[in-house]
Amino acid sequence: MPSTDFTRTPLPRDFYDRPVLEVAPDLLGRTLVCDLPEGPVELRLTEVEAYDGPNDPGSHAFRGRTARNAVMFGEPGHVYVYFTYGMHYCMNLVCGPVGTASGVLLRAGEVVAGTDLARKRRPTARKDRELAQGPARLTLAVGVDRTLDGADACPAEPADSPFRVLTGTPPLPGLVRSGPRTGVSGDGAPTPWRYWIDGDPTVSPYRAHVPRRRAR
DNA sequence: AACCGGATCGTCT
DNA sequence: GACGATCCGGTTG
Repeated sequence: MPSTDFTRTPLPRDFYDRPVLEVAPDLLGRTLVCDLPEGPVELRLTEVEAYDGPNDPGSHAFRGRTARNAVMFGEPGHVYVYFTYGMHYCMNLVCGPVGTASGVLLRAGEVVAGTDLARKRRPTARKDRELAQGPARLTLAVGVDRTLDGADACPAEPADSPFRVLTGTPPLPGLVRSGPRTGVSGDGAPTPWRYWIDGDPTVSPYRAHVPRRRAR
């Protein structure tokens, strides 16, 4: 009996047109599709991080609009890709109304389709769970670079963009964890801007910000 | 499992 | 001219 597979429904642009602290945890468990000429790779998102535009000292948009971060100031539902450490790309999904300049950094995911292609792009990964375990590993696995900066993740037609994010299977609310970001010397409240799925093996263990229990 | 240093360059001061 | 929204390999415990 043929029925619509709800989990494969693309998230509409409205999904991203909300405060970034709402969107970020809501992206967990969703399916990122990156359908490049080399082949499709799909990721179940397991770890994300919110960046709150000009109000956020850790955000690339903190000091206003530049050539690099222009996409963050634009329409929600587009992809912001930046290059860092001289060798890595990281990708965000732009959130909030035009001008808000907030975004969600995609930090980790589980490869659920296109595993062979992802392995080819990540030859040093020893286990499948390491393929997209980390923001730069994630972009490698799905084949994203700066040429895709600004691409639409809510295209009217699939042919208009390699990206879309499908409804997927969000985790039970009790499995969503949050904690402070690393690398941001923040004043202000210790807002838990990093979100991950508790216990998921694709989440970077040393960044989990869970008090380490001594082995016993 | 935890810690350390090297790699490498676009972007903004 | 300095510094990253990082990863990797080697070393130590």
